[in-house]
Amino acid sequence: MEYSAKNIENKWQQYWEENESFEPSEDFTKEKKYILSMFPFPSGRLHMGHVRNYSISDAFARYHRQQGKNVLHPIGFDSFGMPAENAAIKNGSHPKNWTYDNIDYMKNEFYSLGFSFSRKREFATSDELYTKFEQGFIIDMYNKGLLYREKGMLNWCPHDQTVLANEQVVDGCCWRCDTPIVKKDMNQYYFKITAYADELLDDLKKLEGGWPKQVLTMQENWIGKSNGLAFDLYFDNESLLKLSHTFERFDVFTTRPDTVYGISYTALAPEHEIITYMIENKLLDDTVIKQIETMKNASSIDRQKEKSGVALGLHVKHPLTGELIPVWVANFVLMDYGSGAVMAVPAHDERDYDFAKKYDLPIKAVIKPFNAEHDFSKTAFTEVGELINSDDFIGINSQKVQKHIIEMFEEKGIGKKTTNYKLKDWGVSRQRYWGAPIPFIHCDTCGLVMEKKENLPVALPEDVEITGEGNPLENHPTWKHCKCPECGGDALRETDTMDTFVESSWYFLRFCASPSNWGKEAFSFEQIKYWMGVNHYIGGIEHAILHLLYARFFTKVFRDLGYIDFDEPFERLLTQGMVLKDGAKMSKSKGNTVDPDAIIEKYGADTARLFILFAAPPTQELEWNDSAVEGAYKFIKRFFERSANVVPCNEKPQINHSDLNKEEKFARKKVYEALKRAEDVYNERYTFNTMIAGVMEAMNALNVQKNTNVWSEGYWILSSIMEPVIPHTCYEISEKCFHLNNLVPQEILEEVFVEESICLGVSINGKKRGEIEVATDASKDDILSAAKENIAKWLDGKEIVKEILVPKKLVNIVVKG
RNA sequence: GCGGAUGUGGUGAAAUUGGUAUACACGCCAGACUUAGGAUCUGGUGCCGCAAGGCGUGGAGGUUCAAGUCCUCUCAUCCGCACCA
Repeated sequence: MEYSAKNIENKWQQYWEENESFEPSEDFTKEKKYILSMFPFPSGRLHMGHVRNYSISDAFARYHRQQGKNVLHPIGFDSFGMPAENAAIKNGSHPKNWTYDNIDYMKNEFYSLGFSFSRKREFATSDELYTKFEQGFIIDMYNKGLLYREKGMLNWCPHDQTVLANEQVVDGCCWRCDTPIVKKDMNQYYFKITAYADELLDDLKKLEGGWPKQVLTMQENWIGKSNGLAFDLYFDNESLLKLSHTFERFDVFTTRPDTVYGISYTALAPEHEIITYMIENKLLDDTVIKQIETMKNASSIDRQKEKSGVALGLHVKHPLTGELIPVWVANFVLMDYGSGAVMAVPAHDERDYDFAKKYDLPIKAVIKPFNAEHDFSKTAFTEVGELINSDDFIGINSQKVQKHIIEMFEEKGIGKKTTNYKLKDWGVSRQRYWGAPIPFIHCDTCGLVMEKKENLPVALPEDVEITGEGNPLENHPTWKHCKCPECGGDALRETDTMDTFVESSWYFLRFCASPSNWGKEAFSFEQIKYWMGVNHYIGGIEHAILHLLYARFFTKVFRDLGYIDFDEPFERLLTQGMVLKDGAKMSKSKGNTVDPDAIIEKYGADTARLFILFAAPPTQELEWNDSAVEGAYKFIKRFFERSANVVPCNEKPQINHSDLNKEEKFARKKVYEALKRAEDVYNERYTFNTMIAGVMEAMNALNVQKNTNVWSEGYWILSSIMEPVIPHTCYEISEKCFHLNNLVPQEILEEVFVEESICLGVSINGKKRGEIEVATDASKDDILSAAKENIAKWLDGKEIVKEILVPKKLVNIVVKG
């Protein structure tokens, strides 16, 4: 039997397609498994990261299908987004054509890898039907107050000519093109994700055990909840006069109420409204205004380089002591956290300390180390200590005093306990063509109105010019002109489109919908109830925050809108490691990519899949290795060719274990060990590499014996447990040898693990010195005396203190002298 | 700085509860078959040492009859967040 990957793979891919082998059943009484891998952006062709992603999910899907579960393993395309437009600018293709051509190509690649996706449920998020339902949800969210429009300072990417969400700004640069972002003041739509901040944080606990710790921590940090005290600082009379009483106070937030007695200056963000007022009313010198403008215009990277600031000539009164405190503007104060103003306690905060040193501001110590002194002329003291210079609180532990100080502020009515979050509302509008239009209309008479649901989708016009300049929808001659749904007068459509993360926030729900109903509804409550949550979600760690947080948010929103009845979408999350070559992530720019098509062409899909699952556990980085790929190929070839030793049969052969010789017994044991390991791997551990190693061991053991029944039984089992990994080869073997009857749950026969004798290690003081073979039922005394005899020369002249027998493992003799 | 991980042969990696460290594979070495081998098969392969033996899971301690595994400290690498008040 000669192994020909190409023939075998073509044959079975055709068979699966003709038989619709991977369509889930609509019988909702069956036990289900929803196996999902993160859907791809149709960039052109698959890369090895995709192959790894889908090889993992496919292994799960195929395993559970063998186990008789009703398996949903869908695939789609996250097909809106900038690259389609960039390609249009570069080579004049229409974004739609570019996208759908790529989808067609990539679909073929998927099926040439033998992935068992449900073909009937494929969709692309740029399909008008998908847009239609999404726009419906957007309207629902607006009506619920979860979407709003507001002017604000936004992250603007000058290269991509669009707004970015905070989450899409990486190191002050655009996450896609690395261009430094600038701030721009404009109208934008926001999802009120902050309304769910606490729930998004608290529910992370429900995911413990199912999600990687790292991802949970990243989300926790991103939400960034911190508790503290907020209070107002009031200007003194002189300052009030200067400001013409337009402002009489501003508020600040601190997580260190224990340090309030140490305030020696306060600082406002350059964007703070008081500053804006002062600039507009020429209350500052030109040189100062210039300095503030420089701070505001600096990129966020430059702004982090060095602290700078300038005094405003204003003073506030300390809330407790009434002391006058100077007000500064400082570049390190961020407008979008807290209230854009801070109380500065240089003695106990490094940042405040640096600033105070630079501008020679007073440093007032209010905490000292327990039983020690601290030199405040050199550094800040930021640890826990005892209070000094703090009225009634002197001598108290600085950590324990915090709640008392908060209580005091509340009793006096001058401040209150407050919680702050780093999480910001999610800005979703984009000034781009290739996205889902926001279904709103601007009417001079009625204001911002929703499109009527029966008019959805608001579809994109096809006749656009994509030049890279401005917003193509805005520039389109007719598209934006429409009638107001309320008053019927002339109105303008919103020309912003939605962030593509909106589509990926609910696609996993759409997959639950029966294709026969696709046109009527996004999904039904019953379908969702049956299929959700996702049992295994597999994808890259790069989505740890963005996509996974947004999808959790949408789930909670949909729950509150009554569409679904659960809190969390993904029960188990498996974040696969990156695929590396020569120690670096595969990337076009580094020129170290390996093309999946080339590997399929040379060795076949099964080889690619086997290598990828064998070379490392799924969560670890995977180093590409050409000769190991070759090794995977050789294993498959041997596995296939040695199936010639099997006598074809319709059921697993019955074997009388006691009739077998030593090699035959050993081979059976190895086969069943591999089976045991496979069950564990598919259900608990997901370390496919160890399962495959077990199968290889079993193969090696089978190969040193000649019993055809043992061969047949071995192949019956091994080709079943390997089918999720190398499906084509295993289907071929299964058909030739077992008429496709063996791809079913396998029973573990405990009899093969029963042995007459076992090997025990013998050690002295924990150091291995020998090995004995004893009867399984040997008495403790027999074993100990055999052990002592075995290592007699080591015991010579020593006194035995203790003898330890660990059943089925080892004997340890403890000696003295 | 804060948070999360990882560290085992020449390489990718095993070791499920503390119980014979290095399974499986790649590579390398030797042999067989061969006109040939980058094919196939067989055997060997942690390090030092002729050997006896010694050493060995980043390093240093500790707990234990017994530690890759548990505890303390430490070093290195990777990832995420970061002037968050």
